[in-house]
Amino acid sequence: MPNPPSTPRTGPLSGRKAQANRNDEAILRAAREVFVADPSAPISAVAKEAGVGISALYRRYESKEVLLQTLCANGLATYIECAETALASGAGPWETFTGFVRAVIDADVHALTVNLAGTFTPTPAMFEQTTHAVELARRILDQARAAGVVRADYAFNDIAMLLEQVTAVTGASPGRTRELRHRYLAMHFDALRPEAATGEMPGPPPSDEELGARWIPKG
Amino acid sequence: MPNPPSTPRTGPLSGRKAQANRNDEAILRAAREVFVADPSAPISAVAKEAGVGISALYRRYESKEVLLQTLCANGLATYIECAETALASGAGPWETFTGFVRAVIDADVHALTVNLAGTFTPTPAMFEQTTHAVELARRILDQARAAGVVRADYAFNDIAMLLEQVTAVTGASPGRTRELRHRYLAMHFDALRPEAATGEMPGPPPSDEELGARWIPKG
DNA sequence: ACTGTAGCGGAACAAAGTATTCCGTTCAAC
DNA sequence: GTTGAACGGAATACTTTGTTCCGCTACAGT
Repeated sequence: MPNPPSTPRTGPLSGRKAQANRNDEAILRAAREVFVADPSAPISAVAKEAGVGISALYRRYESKEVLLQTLCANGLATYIECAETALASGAGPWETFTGFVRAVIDADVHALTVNLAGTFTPTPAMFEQTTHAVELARRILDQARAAGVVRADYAFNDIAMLLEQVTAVTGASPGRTRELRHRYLAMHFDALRPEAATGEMPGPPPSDEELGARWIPKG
Repeated sequence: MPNPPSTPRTGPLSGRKAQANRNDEAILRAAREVFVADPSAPISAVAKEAGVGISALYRRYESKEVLLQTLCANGLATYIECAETALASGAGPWETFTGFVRAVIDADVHALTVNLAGTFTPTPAMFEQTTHAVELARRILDQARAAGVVRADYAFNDIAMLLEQVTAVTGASPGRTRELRHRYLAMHFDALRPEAATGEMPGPPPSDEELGARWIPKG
């Protein structure tokens, strides 16, 4: 039976278990950072970035693939969170839409999901998550389009390509990357307004199949 | 001395030398295609795509690095060609600018230069090429801005990021990729017009140093 | 017809990178 | 003092890949 008086300083900083908890977070944070920068990075890079040994990683994740799946699932959850937050914000259709997209970009969710997909086999749970995420995002765009604040020829699947394009922008530091992305996000938003259209957008938008192909390994 | 009558069918299809010439082109074409799709692709992939053996590659290029340098130099030359063609077209400032950018995108020049840079050590000749290319492109943008057809807060270095963004768009086939890129190029162009601006673009544009950093190996 | 040889295909080789396992060590808890 | 969870990092086994090498083919020149 544990002796409470004997562990008074067992606060947030003491004990092996505390370090383990800290490592839990450090590893996930490091993995996110490393794999966002390079989806095919070696697992040793994650360990170095986290400041731990390799065995600390393997104690928590059975294999590299499981770690990637976890990261991807977290990314999808973040995406859904961004959408729900935006929908619940009570802002107008335009602000809801732009707020959602901005949040997704800031969270680097695209690199965490689509870019990581193809490096591991997706789980059924992730399929459901994706379905839910798509549903929410579609609602956000539909409501903006219904309000007439987004040009009519902008398709839902164009959003994925917008995210892909802005995610391709990177700076020397995470902070600079964020700043640059906001700069170009502003331009994309300008182009999205109905008044900005100088004509119909050429060519058909990406189909569901085209976007889904990214989830197939080795693609 | 060669006997002309004895080689009447030595047209485009006969002889070992003809095949060698065909291979010259096939290898360059294959290398372009393969490395544009994956800048870190193995050299054997190029051989397979070209339908030749590996030794056919090494007969022409001392090493992988030399091949990449050649490809990159070709890309820069194409870029310059696009700029000169646009400037000489006699079209208005807006059409000159959009025509230039569209040509650069269609030629996949960005993937051929910036994305390949960092995988080999640049040559001095490439530095001069870059200087010239920058000069031409700057003239094209300046003349559009002077004519008031491009928003004033759009910086020259923003062009590099526009190319980077649009190049990030890919489809299942080269043709589809091109089609999709034209779709999003149209949006970027819409956002570039002065009337599209809803406010000043946030954050500073990329500096020369930020863009130059891409040419440093291992970056 | 004969032969030297440029050009070639692809196996062989060596070097590098990397996921995973293993072993000895540390340290808080009892 | 003993124990065992947690750990660091070397060792292992394997894959990938740039480059070389060897034998073969087919044309050029005689």
